[in-house]
Amino acid sequence: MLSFDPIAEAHRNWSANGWDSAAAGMTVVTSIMRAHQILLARVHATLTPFDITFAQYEALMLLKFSSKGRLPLGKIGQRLQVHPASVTNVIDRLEAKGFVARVPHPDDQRTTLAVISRTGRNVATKATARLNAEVFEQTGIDDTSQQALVDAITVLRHSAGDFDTV
Amino acid sequence: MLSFDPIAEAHRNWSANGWDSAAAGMTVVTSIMRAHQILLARVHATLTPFDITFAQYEALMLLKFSSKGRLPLGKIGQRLQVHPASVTNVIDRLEAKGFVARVPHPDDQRTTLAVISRTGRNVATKATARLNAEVFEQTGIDDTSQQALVDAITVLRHSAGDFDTV
DNA sequence: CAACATTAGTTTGACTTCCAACCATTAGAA
DNA sequence: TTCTAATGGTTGGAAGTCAAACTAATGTTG
Repeated sequence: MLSFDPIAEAHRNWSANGWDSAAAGMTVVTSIMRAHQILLARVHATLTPFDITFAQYEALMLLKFSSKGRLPLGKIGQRLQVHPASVTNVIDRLEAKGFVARVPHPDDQRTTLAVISRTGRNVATKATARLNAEVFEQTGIDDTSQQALVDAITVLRHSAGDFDTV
Repeated sequence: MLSFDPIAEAHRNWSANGWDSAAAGMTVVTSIMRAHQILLARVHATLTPFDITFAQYEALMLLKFSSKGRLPLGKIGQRLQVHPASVTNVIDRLEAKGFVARVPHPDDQRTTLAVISRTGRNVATKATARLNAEVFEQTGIDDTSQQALVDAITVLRHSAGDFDTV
């Protein structure tokens, strides 16, 4: 454990070099990187017993919440905002575990559908209960700050062209 | 581009399932994941001409800001909060490019020091100028929200035991 | 002093992400 | 209608992360 805040020190270094106009942004970026690492570690620790990663969990939940329990791989990539190659990878692993199956699209021979299986739904449900209890309900951030954080990131995501609406 | 906010929809799904107490936390985690992805992509786009990644840039800057321009690999891992194996990996690549050299510790034969080279310092300086101008000064988030975001994450990092001080 | 424990770094392996190249299929245009 | 462009997925390669196992060196203790 460090006896000082490394990000605060980086901020001081930036100021000391006259990069004041960039110091705040640097701190934002560094903070996000570290927050990502911390939260991903917590999520993965919780998901370990279910033998899935967060990427796999997200794909599973997306399918579970879809009306038919099936989606084209491309659509999954759009929704999860990841590269097509990543989708291939994730679905490969879910398929190997029997949580998902690949099915050809009836109309378009180019398209492959991922279908969630019964065991897949089961795992998703159980994993969600655990994640809710062990991670999502205990972020260690108070409600007001959580809302502020989400709002700030929504602006960022919008500026990155993630979605269209206001 | 999606015509709706996928994270807002996930929040609605959580509420619709009666997971209201976890909905906010789920949104926080998902937002951080996506923000990480967006910012990392911007940073990497800016660093591409310098032939370094963000992980390599961070190690380089840590060495540059150190008093002697040299640090034990273990210390680098502590400061950057990454696994020892990751440090080995990053230093390997920086060494291959001539930006860093491995030097044995004079007193402790177990310890290896990473020393930043002249070209390493040069790249770090130039890359910082670009990052400041192209990423850090243009996060797309207003100053107040940036501060709120950093504050919220500081609480998270503190709760994760990142550092000791208040 | 010898035996055990701890520390530092590396190696291997699993997993994620992305990019670039490639194949198949569908859609559009000359 | 045939030729070309766009779309959907997969593959291979580079890079990052972590965990676990391993070697080497240092510290501690009986």
